[in-house]
Amino acid sequence: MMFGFNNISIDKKSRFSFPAKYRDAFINSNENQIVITKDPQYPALKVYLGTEWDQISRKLSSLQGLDPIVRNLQWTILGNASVCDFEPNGRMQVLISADLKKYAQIEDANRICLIGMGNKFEIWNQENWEQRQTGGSLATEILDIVLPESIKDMSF
Amino acid sequence: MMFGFNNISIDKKSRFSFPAKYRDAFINSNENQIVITKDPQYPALKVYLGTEWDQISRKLSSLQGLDPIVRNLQWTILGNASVCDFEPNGRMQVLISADLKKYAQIEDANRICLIGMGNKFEIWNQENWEQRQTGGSLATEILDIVLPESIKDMSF
DNA sequence: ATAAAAAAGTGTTATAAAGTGCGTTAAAAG
DNA sequence: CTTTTAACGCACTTTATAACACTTTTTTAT
Repeated sequence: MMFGFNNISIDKKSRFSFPAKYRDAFINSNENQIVITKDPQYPALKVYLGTEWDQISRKLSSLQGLDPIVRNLQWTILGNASVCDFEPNGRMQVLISADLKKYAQIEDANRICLIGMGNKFEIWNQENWEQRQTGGSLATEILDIVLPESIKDMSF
Repeated sequence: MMFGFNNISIDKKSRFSFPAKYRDAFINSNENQIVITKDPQYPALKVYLGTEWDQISRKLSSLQGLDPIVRNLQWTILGNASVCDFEPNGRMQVLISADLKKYAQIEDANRICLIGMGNKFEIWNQENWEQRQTGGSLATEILDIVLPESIKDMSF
């Protein structure tokens, strides 16, 4: 399990590297891929370990896509996922695409917030994260969507 | 599995090529055909791998065609399918017919959005995709259709 | 019906941009 | 002070795309 807040640098080529304290966790669960995608509710990114992503993506892509809400979640989560090869023993570096940077409002940032949430991470623009912490709400927040039964038992 | 958003070019002769990051997936499942057809709900195209298409098309064509919704899906998906030869080791180039380009509103575009959705791709006109992503609705959207039992467990 | 012309489709190459790998320096931790 | 980690810079590799050339098919005119 990976927890905690990290303010880390992102280089000119849009790469960041995971803090060394998570290395053992990655090695122990034999990860060789990292998947970054959009958060469906906030201007932030979700970062999944490859093994976790396999489960989530398999389940989500099998759902009935003719339902508009399901389809939207599929677009957001699956359709924006960026899969990166990953070496837990190496530099643990990962590239963020221009598109995802834009979504998380970190286009011009040289620092980002990487937050360990147990089985996944989130990436936030520093100002947005601070605003969240102090209870402010963000402009792009999506509220009150009615979820179909099929996804009520899923956690993203 | 193939995921993620790609803004790619489409040349004067209506060809596009798949991003190199998907090459391994194509090689691993031994693909030598790609099938492009209409999306039944939105002005977009579905792109299936040959092996996937075999299953979907077989199942869909075997359904009871007297149900008007099933009949419509058969017309749209089967009746517009365009099969292309495909070499995973080569340039991975594919031609889009004038008819399909028109349907997806990419007649004059020199860029398209290719979205990896796991076991398939979608092709969108850039403006339509952005509108979708920001929650806007499109004129041709089909809402609230009541699905017959036979297709409730299918995902297109 | 045949030949010429146009259009459509296929393939190759060159170049710029994007992505990757690795060594060095700087900073932090023990 | 030594060791580990993080950040930066540079060089190399891969990829994407536009331009061009060639082949095949379709259309048009004689």
